[in-house]
Amino acid sequence: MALSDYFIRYLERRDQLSAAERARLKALKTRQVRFNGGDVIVARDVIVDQSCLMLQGMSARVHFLSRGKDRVISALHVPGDFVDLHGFVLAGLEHTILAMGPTEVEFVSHDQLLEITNDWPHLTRLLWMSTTIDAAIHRQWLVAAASLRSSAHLAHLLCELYTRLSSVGAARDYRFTLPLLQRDLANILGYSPIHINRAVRDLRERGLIRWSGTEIEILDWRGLVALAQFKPDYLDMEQLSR
Amino acid sequence: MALSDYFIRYLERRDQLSAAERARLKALKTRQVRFNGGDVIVARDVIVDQSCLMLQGMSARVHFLSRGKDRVISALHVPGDFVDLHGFVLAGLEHTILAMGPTEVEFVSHDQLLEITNDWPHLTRLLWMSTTIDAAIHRQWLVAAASLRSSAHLAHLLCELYTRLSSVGAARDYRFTLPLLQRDLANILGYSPIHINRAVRDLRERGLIRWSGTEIEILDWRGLVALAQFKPDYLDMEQLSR
DNA sequence: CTGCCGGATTAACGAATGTTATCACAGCAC
DNA sequence: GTGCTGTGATAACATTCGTTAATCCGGCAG
Repeated sequence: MALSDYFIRYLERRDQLSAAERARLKALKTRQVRFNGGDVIVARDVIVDQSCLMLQGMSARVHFLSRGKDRVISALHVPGDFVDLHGFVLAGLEHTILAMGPTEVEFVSHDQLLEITNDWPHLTRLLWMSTTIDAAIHRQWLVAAASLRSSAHLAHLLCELYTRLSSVGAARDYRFTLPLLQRDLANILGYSPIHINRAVRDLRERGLIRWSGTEIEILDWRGLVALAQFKPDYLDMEQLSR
Repeated sequence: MALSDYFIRYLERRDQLSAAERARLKALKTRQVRFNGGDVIVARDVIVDQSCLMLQGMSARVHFLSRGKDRVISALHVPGDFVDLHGFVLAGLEHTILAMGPTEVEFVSHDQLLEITNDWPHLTRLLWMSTTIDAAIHRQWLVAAASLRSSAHLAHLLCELYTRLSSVGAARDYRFTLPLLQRDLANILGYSPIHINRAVRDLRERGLIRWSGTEIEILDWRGLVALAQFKPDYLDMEQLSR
């Protein structure tokens, strides 16, 4: 898979691209970089001059808290996501982007994004759209956090991740790799690691999942969806013109 | 205060506008509408052809849950906010927008936004930026939900709202109007209404706030900020060129 | 004025979650 | 192999939060 093909597919699932637009995206000059788990992909509070697209693996937006070594993860990114595109219009990030497990990303300079936003209004609206889908995911996480108990909350995250991963071909047959520790899940869902362990056990005992190490198999998709009250419409997979 | 002046000020706090850009924004044809508390300003799942700017009052993004009358609020909006601008690029909303108390908004047609995005790239980036600030607020709510206990969590919301309200001149002297019931706060923070009441009592007993009806006075701003670990940088008030 | 209604407040109790501690187990350095 | 380290699993107990119920108060219809 070369260049930003993943991202082009991401856009084409949601709107039509003209041949010229597709060619313009493919003409982007990018710099591909590999990272290991725990590496900083983009540091916070630095004025950035590039944004990164996920090619392989998983990354997270991490907020470090003042005291102690506590941290909170506000977003996870999978292949095809334009992880810090919002840094282009905000001119900086208020969080750090960390590699979760081995990852590959490609960086696009803001100079080139500036050109696209100057000359390609429809493409610009699609780039903009991709950041608003991220925001819709943030909102759904807020809804899940406010309305679900631990097991259901964890189930919701698994449903979302499987949906996102399988839509880019990074998962199938209800199996996927989740390169996260239970401590990371605690930082995402806002529970203690011990309580995450209880939630995992609960999902296992309900016969909904099999989970060993970083490999997860969903044994009962409908049951998991029902428990999580998962409705994937917020991921906005519809084809619409914008 | 006429038209989108609030929003122009919102943008000008973050970047410079040319005279032509300012004129273009002022030339927008809008439709001003008043709502009463509880009114639906924008319904979910409808293909919308306009977006709304807050002029007065407060509105909320509300997610209705399937069973029961439960609902979750994922965002609050104050004067100057372009509440559902993301509906322009998403071609629809996955939530409802409700008036919290008496409000006044003005609607801008998507036709006009389409013209701006076709002809005014810098303005387009600023409109885009305003939606990414909303997303940054979502993230901060996620961080607060994951890391703060009830009183501190409520304190964080109060700090954010006072900061946002005072920055548009809708609050001063550490006093502001919060047109929300304790039940609404429960829907925002993800607690039961009774527990919200406990949190309010706790903040009162600590001498941090005075709160009667919809009127709030912050007695100890620094104490409230410390309890909430509030750092307003995510509201992105810096002047930068984009 | 009287009565009704919804929201705020409080108490008592139960459920969910955090904390501390311990153990098992796998990976890895030596 | 041996020991060290980090993660997962589990238990016991403490704290936070939800639920139910009761009371108080203000607004408002009559």
